[in-house]
Amino acid sequence: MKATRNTTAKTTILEIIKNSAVALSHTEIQTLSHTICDRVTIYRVLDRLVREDIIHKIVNLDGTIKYASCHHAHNEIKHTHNHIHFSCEKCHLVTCLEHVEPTFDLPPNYQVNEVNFTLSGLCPNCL
Amino acid sequence: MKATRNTTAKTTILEIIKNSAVALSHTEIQTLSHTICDRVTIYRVLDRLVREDIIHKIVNLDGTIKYASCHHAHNEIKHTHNHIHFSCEKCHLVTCLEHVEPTFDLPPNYQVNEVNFTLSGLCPNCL
DNA sequence: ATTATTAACGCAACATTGTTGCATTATAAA
DNA sequence: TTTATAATGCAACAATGTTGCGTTAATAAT
Ligand SMILES: [Mn+2]
Ligand SMILES: [Mn+2]
Ligand SMILES: [Zn+2]
Ligand SMILES: [Zn+2]
Repeated sequence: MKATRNTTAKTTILEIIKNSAVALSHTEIQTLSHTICDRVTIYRVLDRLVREDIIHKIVNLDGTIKYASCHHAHNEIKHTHNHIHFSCEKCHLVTCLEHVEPTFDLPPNYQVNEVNFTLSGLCPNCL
Repeated sequence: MKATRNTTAKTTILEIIKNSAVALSHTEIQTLSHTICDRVTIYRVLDRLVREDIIHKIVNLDGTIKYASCHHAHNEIKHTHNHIHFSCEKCHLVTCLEHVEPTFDLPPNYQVNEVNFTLSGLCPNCL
């Protein structure tokens, strides 16, 4: 069994992510947290939160990784993040489009465990 | 007007990418090229090839970036790479599924310039 | 074939991002 | 309160990507 602990680092970082309307990178979280803990701790807390399915990871088109909180029901057995993420080229904000779930026909004999859909362009605010 | 030159670095790197059945990272290309040129040159050649729409960039789920050649008609006006990429968790090969193009309904007022669809799991060889 | 232009390169130095080991701290259970 | 160990801080390291600048070489002009 797991025995994950509620530390101040974890709660503060989670609060920052939850209060943000957009997905945040490790560095952005570090800036927003005003050195509440070490840089390494942020990495480890983020890993933990992802493993616990409290937040999810988004890979941007430039390879940078962002984190956003999970806004869906947590009682689902199979918990997937198959929605689209939009990365604005002007304001650089990454947003979860949670209701946009793409459909596609995969060839046989592929087992999908994880997905990442990212679009980039101009968001409504910058268009 | 552009005046891009055909250097040995560019042709060798392009050959490596074209001869590969799977997408390759910068480091993989460096290894395969047997130090034909500097590490920095590979970065610059890859940028150039992407800008010229000869290869395309794939962002993997772990944030690593891979490159694959463009296998479609080059006379299209608007040249997009909206196919799915599959990243195998066991053999770590990244493959272009060029005929799998997802469909989705975006909310209004989004202008899409670039897309990246990546799945990870087990490929037919590893299943 | 020779010369001129400048894209492309090599090298060094640097920045950013993420990882690992280990001693110390603090959370939660006993 | 005591105890077990998850979590942290720190330092050191590795990987990846970027920038500046003097030099080289591809291409066009002569
Ligand atoms: Mn979720
Ligand atoms: Mn293409
Ligand atoms: Zn925007
Ligand atoms: Zn495989």
